[in-house]
Amino acid sequence: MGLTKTEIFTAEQNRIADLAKAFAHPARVAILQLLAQKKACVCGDIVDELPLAQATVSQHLKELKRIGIIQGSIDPPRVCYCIDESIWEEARQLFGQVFDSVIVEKSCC
Amino acid sequence: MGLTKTEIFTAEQNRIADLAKAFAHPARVAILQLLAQKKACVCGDIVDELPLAQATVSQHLKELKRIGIIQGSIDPPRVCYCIDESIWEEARQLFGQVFDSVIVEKSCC
DNA sequence: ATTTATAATCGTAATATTACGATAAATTTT
DNA sequence: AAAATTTATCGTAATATTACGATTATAAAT
Repeated sequence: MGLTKTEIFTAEQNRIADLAKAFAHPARVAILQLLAQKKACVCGDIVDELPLAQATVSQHLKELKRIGIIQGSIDPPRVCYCIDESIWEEARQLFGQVFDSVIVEKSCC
Repeated sequence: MGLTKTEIFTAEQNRIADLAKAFAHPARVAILQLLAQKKACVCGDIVDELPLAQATVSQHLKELKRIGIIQGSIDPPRVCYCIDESIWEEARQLFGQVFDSVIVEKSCC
């Protein structure tokens, strides 16, 4: 054991968890904020903005790409990253749905 | 090395990351959905709804409590959990802010 | 006082994440 | 062709997470 039993949860629960992981590390939050505000785009510029090694930033970018929330286009020898707006909207919608799902009635505790 | 260098990020970035962790595991998403929809409240009922051991569920509940998004009140020998609506609103607001922060202009990639 | 019921905690194993230096890969520039 | 620039990947170490059985703690009920 030790790994997440993804097979016992719904596809939606797993997707929400995966999208949440994009925001579940402050470095990735910082990267997404830079991309959202178009303050950086080229990988090297992102590295310059963050006090982390180039390899570490690259690893976070890879994880964000795996989730799908960013995409990269090569402009050799540079790589330009940006937010994938369709996935961004998917995340906004899913989280919005979750946040709106609270039933307000006298709570039991 | 190996741990997150929280001290190099802003308080907001760290808070967003921490709140995102509440949703970054499908079991915790499932727990929050149960609580949000008042389908369960007592710890034992949550355990019954999920195919995970009691100890594992208790561990996830502890993490959610640490983040602050749920609170528990004892009703011996039971413990009743519910969503902390003020933290829930904090999360909604912070994520909404992040999602709305994308500047839409011709992207560079 | 003993038993029962419920939940938290302990101990532990397996796996995942975070971080970085070093190296490799790819393409321009010289 | 060689050098320079930029980014990805590899290898590795430290730490964190996930999961569960077993035990402990707590308070009610008997």
